Amino acid sequence: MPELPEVETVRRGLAPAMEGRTILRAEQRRPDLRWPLPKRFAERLTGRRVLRLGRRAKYILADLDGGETLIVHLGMSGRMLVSGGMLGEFVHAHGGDGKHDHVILDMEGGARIVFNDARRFGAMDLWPSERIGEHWLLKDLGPEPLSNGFNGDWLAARLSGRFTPVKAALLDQKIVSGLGNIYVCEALHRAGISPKRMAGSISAARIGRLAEAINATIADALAAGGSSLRDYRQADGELGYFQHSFLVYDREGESCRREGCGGTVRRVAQSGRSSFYCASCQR
DNA sequence: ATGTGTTCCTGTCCGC
DNA sequence: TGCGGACAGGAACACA
Repeated sequence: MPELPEVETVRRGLAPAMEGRTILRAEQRRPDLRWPLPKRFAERLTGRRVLRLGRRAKYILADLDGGETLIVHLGMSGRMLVSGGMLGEFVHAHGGDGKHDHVILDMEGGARIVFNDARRFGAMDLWPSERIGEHWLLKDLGPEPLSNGFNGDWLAARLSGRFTPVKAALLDQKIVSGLGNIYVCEALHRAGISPKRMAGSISAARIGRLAEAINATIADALAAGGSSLRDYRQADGELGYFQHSFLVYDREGESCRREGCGGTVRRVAQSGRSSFYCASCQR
């Protein structure tokens, strides 16, 4: 489900219920998500205070006292739902189905956090905070959009010599992290670059514009609280609204939204995933 | 090393 | 309504 803007929106929704609060009770309702959960998972969470809730790419990172960090990845269908809390401080937005509620955290202050994930492509792990960058899921991640390490020069260096469609390259989390199918499609349209163009064949100037388009797309999506497809909701039950701003994603057959273009949005399959683009203004 | 296809899992939607 | 197939916001993995 979630790409960087959605994960960051979830993080912001969870922060008031989790930061500075102790996990009073943790419940693990199945042994595994995508991978087995760590040994004694619930015991290691119980009684720990959340010092800080952070994010790296599509991972939520909860630094706990005692020196461990809880790593959470939402996969395609994962959600972190908040309910309860005193004095209406937190919205009652559970919306979970019980059946796919895999991990439950009862927080000091009365909030309940439910990790719900029907498809179970999500993951959780515990890892020493001091060496968080060495975790196997995090160690090879490239810079994120809007960070100092991400710019046209970096992107040009990483795309150089690549004989793969630029669409596939931008989905590669080692090149730039946090993007997924939606925002790659959106950024490529914004930059006027076809998803089918070979990564290594794009001029440095156009790659510079692509890096700017990626940053602008992510910044706009963050400001809108991410995108709500189907019934996806933020942690507090609110809907993001960036989906109303989609230029191409999920708009097959509709007209291109670029000023004066007049083209029609097409959908093509690339490495098993849908790419949406306008053949008139994306080259 | 790099590129591509498969796989994990469940739910929903669309056409017959 | 039921049924089959396509498809879904991810990404590790096996293999060429």
